[in-house]
Amino acid sequence: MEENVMTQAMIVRLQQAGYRKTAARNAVMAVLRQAPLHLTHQEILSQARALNATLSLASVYRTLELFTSLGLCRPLYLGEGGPRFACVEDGHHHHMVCRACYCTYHFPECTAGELEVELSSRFGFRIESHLVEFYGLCRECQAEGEAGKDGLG
Amino acid sequence: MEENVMTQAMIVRLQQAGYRKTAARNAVMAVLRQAPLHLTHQEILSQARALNATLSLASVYRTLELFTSLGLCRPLYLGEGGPRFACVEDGHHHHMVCRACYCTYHFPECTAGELEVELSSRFGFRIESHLVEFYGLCRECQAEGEAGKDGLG
DNA sequence: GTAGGTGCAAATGGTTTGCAATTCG
DNA sequence: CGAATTGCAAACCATTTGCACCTAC
Repeated sequence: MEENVMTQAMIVRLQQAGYRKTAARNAVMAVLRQAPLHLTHQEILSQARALNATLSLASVYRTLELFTSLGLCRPLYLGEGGPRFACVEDGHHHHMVCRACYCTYHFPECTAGELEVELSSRFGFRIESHLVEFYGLCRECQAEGEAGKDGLG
Repeated sequence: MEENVMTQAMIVRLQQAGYRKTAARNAVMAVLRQAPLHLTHQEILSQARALNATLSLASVYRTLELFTSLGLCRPLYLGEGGPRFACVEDGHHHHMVCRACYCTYHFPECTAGELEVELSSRFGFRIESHLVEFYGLCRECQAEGEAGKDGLG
């Protein structure tokens, strides 16, 4: 636990829920927070071992489940290979996923803010984060489709 | 294949991609289209057997993978028990998921339309559907948190 | 008629779990 | 010190796959 990778808010959320701040959780959070893309359990393990050489895959599973239940991250399907995890501490994620090659583009625009307020009050839901995902075909896969291969275009 | 559960657009998409219209695919699509909630593989199998008594779980897996690759449905994490599938032929899905009890609320509002047009032209992406997901605590779980149990409130 | 699709059951491997040792508070 | 957490390895079970039979086209 050499570095201060968890924000104060994260530590408070962990500890108020009765959980401890450990080296394993620190390493997983460090990886999630710096990852430019969403990662699988195995990818998180590989990267986190740079910070915690004895980290086990079982702990990665346990930690990601805990973080998800606390609202610190979110599992998503973005193609093949099972769930991938995104850190949602900053509150929102927006991306486009190609259904053919699974490439993913991120964009900063967000139109969900006003809706969030409206829904919060209507349903009494305390909204902590959101995800906006567009789904379709990227430029390259459209071109391949038009070339005749699978006729999807 | 007694009923006409696939839209003409779905049949065209299947066949232009070189796939056949079969009883198994028909049954799975029928279940997806009429389901008020998102279902797991096993739930889809159970319901689809009413339409196709000999349907196998393996075919459900194969069919859902195919439909996903064609953009006819979408896997999501909405709590425990692995992926759940939503039919996205109608183009969009909006819901709120509670991170504690996993209850799910749907709502009709959509603010993604204008953004869709903008992103399409900027990235050359052909957007076919989208998902807007809010994530947080439902009214009941907020109350439980405030009652002191896990201090999340 | 034939390539594509299905059901079955076995194989696979991702995920979970029991437990002794370790660590946080 | 006591309870929570971890790593390991075995257990579990969801998912995939091989194959012979069937069916859409």
